Amino acid sequence: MDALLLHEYIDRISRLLDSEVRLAGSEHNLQPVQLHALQFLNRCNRYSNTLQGVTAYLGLTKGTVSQTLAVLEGKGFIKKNVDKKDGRVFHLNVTGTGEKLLSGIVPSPTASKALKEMKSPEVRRLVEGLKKLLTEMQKTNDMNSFGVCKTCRYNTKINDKKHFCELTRENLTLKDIELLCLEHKQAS
Amino acid sequence: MDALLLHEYIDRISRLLDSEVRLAGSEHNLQPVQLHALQFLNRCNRYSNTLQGVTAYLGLTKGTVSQTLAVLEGKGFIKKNVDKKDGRVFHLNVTGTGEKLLSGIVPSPTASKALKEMKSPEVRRLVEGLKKLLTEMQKTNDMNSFGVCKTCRYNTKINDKKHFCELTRENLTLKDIELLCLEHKQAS
DNA sequence: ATAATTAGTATCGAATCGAAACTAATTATT
DNA sequence: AATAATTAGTTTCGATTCGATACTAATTAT
Repeated sequence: MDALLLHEYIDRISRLLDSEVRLAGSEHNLQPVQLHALQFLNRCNRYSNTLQGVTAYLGLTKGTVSQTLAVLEGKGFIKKNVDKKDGRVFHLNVTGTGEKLLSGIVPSPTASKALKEMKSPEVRRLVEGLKKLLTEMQKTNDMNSFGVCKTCRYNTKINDKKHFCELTRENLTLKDIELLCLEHKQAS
Repeated sequence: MDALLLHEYIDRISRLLDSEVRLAGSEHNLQPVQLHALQFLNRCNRYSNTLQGVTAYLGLTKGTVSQTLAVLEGKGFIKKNVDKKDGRVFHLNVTGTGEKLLSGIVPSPTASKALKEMKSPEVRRLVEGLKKLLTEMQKTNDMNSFGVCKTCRYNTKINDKKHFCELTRENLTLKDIELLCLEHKQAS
């Protein structure tokens, strides 16, 4: 019973969010899926801002995503930069224009306004609940969790300002550990 | 900041739900949109189970929805019944086959399983929080709220078993007031 | 040196979607 | 009662997404 209601509410809310995205995108002739890709690229780290990363995040095929990204590049919202070590991979960086576009879309103005009408402990519990739900759902669904490095088992703290990723063997800044990662594995 | 996280979590969760729907639908060659329409038709009342109702719910154009419904009808998941009073309107009723299909999809098995891992007051607060958020979002967005009659300002209680809709001037049963309605206006 | 992988692109066909024109039933106006 | 205006829903068309498959090119394994 709770599950049914929950499912219904999530569906309805995401439909509202989507209609907002659809509206915002229509000004630039952008489809919702293209904006979702852009949104992800603006939130992910340097190990994940590639075609493969977007593909895993959106759950589409790479051929499809390749076209999506071509549109975003053609309109100047992202820029492709070839990887220095591996000539096959391109890093997709959001341009200034892209960031500007996103700033009006995410977080959703409608949702932000709605949250202001709610009490702050209520909001905090809601966000915590959603986080827990997402984490649990990902466990069963064996999909990439795309969490932030901060909560990843590969991440070790060196000191207050410096972290280290055991997987990539690279140092991470305080900014880095707030970004979404394709390789994220929840610390247990 | 809270709004950003919230937006991100909702997006991720609904993407997971969607991938589940996509998988379940692929067995019957059904697209996610078609399943969402079916899902709505199984939850809405007799004033809302029409093309217009589905159109408002999904936020698409009526031409598009007409095609969507044609597919569902062609596969035997819904049945069209002409309205007794108005020869232009068709009521769309979910068939037994349709209900059977839905039972495996909604509520989402993944979400249900995840909820079982959470404490029950935590779940209750999450559902309450989502409900509040949805209600608040609908206020600003002047879209149809599609709530259940139980919470509608047009609904008046006659006795423990009988309610009455001031808009349609018809009696409502206890079952009726749990269904989604196109005309729903939140009681203040 | 060759084979196997891997990142990403190109092409094609199926399907969604929106726009606009359309049919038919109902309601409003004269 | 006749006509006009609305309204519910369908049809058709073109643009676009998406998945499948085959492909190129760079990297890694044998």
